[in-house]
Amino acid sequence: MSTPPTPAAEERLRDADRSQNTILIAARDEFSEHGLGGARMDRIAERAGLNKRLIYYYFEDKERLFQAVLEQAYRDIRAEEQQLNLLHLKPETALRRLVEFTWNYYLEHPEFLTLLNSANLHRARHLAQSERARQLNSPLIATLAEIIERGRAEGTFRGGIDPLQLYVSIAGLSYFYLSNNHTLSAIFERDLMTPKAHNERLSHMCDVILGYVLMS
Amino acid sequence: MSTPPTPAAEERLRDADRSQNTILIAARDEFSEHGLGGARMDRIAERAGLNKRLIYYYFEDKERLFQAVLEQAYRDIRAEEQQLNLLHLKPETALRRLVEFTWNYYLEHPEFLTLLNSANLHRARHLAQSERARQLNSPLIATLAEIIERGRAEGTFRGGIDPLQLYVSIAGLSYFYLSNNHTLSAIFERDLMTPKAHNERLSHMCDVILGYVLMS
Amino acid sequence: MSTPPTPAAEERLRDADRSQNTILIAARDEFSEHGLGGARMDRIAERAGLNKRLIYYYFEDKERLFQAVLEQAYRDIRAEEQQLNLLHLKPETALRRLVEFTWNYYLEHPEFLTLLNSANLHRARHLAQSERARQLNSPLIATLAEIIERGRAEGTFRGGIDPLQLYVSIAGLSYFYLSNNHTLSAIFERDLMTPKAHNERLSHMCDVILGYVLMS
Amino acid sequence: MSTPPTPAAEERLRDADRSQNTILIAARDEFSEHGLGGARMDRIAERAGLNKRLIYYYFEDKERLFQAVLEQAYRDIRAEEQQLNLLHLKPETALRRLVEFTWNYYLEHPEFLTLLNSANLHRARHLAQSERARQLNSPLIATLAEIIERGRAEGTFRGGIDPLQLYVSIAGLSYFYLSNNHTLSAIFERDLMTPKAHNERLSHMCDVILGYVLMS
DNA sequence: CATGAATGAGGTTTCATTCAT
DNA sequence: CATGAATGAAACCTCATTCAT
Repeated sequence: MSTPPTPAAEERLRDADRSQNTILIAARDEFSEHGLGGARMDRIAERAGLNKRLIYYYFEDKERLFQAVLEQAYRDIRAEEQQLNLLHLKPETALRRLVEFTWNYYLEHPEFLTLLNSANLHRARHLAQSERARQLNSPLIATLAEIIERGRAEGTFRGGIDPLQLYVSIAGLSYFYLSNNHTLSAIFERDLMTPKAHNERLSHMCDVILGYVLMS
Repeated sequence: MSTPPTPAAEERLRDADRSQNTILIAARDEFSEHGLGGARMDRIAERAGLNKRLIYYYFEDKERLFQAVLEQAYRDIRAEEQQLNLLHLKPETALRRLVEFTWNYYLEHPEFLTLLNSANLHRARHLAQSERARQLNSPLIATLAEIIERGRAEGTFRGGIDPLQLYVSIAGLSYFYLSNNHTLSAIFERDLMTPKAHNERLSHMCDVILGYVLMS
Repeated sequence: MSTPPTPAAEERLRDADRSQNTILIAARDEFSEHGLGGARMDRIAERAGLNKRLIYYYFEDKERLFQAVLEQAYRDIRAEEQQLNLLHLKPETALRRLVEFTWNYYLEHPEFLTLLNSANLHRARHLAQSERARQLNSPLIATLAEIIERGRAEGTFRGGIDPLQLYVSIAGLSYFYLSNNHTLSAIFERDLMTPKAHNERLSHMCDVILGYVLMS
Repeated sequence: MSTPPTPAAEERLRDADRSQNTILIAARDEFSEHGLGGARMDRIAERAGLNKRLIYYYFEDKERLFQAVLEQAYRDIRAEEQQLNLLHLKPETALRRLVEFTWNYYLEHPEFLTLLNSANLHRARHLAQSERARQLNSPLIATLAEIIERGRAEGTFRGGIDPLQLYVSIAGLSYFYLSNNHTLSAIFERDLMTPKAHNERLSHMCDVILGYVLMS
């Protein structure tokens, strides 16, 4: 039987973990604010309140740090998706909730949007190099497939809906509005980020998605 | 009226224009490939086949160069939008064409997507500083409003459709798919850029938009 | 006399000795491969399979570690020289054996050559600081003096041979060939490290040395 | 007919050349004093009295700068070798002059020795990458071959002398003494760098080389 | 005896920008 | 209009070394 780790060892371990986590959060913020090219390792260290050298100690270099941040971002959203329990709801309500969830998650996690943009600017090579990439696959696709199937079975949903297309559309409706809100606001001279505007957008998106899936 | 320029002066002017344009295109490519932070003035000069100093001569600095690129990108898409002539078509067909146009433009101008992303990463400050910003406003909103109104009048479209929301949704459906195709492909292990996938997406998007606007 | 150490303490001591030795060997390899400036304490620790902190515990710092490595290198070659027993041989044979020994030692201990180069690059300050420096003096000089004297006495060797000059010449003939073999090979486009080339060099060197010392 | 370059262009060109040369000399000194690993780009810039960035502008990086320095060092010694005109002398005198020249060159160019040492520490990869490597081949080998042949023909030189071996031996006799003078001095507690010691060494080396080549 | 975590100073390199012509 | 040479600031990263246990 192994002896329990001494408090000291435990503490040390926890410190290492804590440091890594602090760095990860600081890096996430920096990358999401400035992009991969504009992010500064110095600022990340400063944000984390830790020595710059430590970042290299744990994450090797900027690229790999970005990769770690990206993986963490996916892990975070997947963790929240897990809690949705959409299959307990009737199909129409489930879709409504999914639209709502997606909207709210993007709204509350603007860094997720910019991180994704950065990842795509770099042609997702950071994901391609990630061994955990496939684990980041959303379980929502399978869930959506079942919801669609049920709606179809009960006669409320139209046939021929591709779950991936639907998923992408639901995401896209929120994503574009929020990710591009600055240019949209500048060009249309209209503030898209008021609570009222948010409610209108959410309502519109539900109408679009349900207008599509529901049998007329 | 001013006197006509001498031939020599004229030629020099044309050279100047040509150089500026060459730089603008080189910069657009560089910015769209690497983002604002990742773009390199050296590379832009190299791409343009012109001396670096000339870029500063015409565009002052990197920021203003990016601003110029952004304005040009908007001018380009607006020029193409002008040609759509949607009001000659019946409302449903007009919407279909708009979805199609948006999709094709984004598909053929991937740099437009990444430029927009960069602009938004920087909170559109380059547009805010642009005096021509309001000229970049899409005339499509007004056109869309009229299409919606006509559809409503003839009884085929539902009521209460906000043209801006619809515009954003049409754009978002294409945008997310194309802009994020690298991460989506990596995570879903599915190639989204085959001609077949493109057709499916376009068809799906039309279904979504029309499913939404058409009276059931 | 001190009381004998307890077995446990003894073992610990042996461990300590072993660790120091392991470090010394790892450091020797690292220094000889990369020079003093290019050597990395991290790599030394890794090579030794021991914690970096331990190196500092035993050797204080990089400079002193290099000094220790250098002293050890001299101690090693002196130990082998001890075994030569040149005085049992007749003068000519003794010289032949010395040339041969020098050649073989350098050939089998390439690290010795690069360590010496590093030491000289730093103007031998590591030896100057070594209290054991004078112990590193080669006993070969005295031996050589006696060999020369005997050869002179028996009438086979020429007069006026300075043992130190002869020693340096014997060393230099091997040293230059082996230490500079990479540049020589590159420039003369000829592989100097084949067994055949080695034999030819050894034979040539004996001819040179004996051609010099022997009365004609 | 091309017009002569304007003074301005000429000046600029000369400045560029001059800057490169200044850097090369500063780098040579720094590399020879500290080795490749110990050399500091900062110090090279300071020695050259030029901006550090300029070094990268002209030489790309530290490795390539070292390569350029090495090539220059070879070019320098080859240039001096050209002037020897050994074939005008009788064979014995020619060899004497070669020994003398080699000794003096090494004595007056101690940086050449340390540069060679550094090059060899790195396994001459800087030469291997040099496209001009083969041009650095010493013409002395061919000259030596002819001298040997003439000495043999006139009956003063022994047969079977390999010019490359002889060249290496002549170089090695000077090289070891000068390159390792610090460790030798430290260990033998004897100053090898007095004029008197130098004369003795030169005299000894001539005796060794001539003792070898001359028929007894 | 031994170690993983942490650091400050400094290293190489890069970058936007300017100079001089 | 156009250019090659030059620069200061700052970027990423490395290194010898120390801390805390």
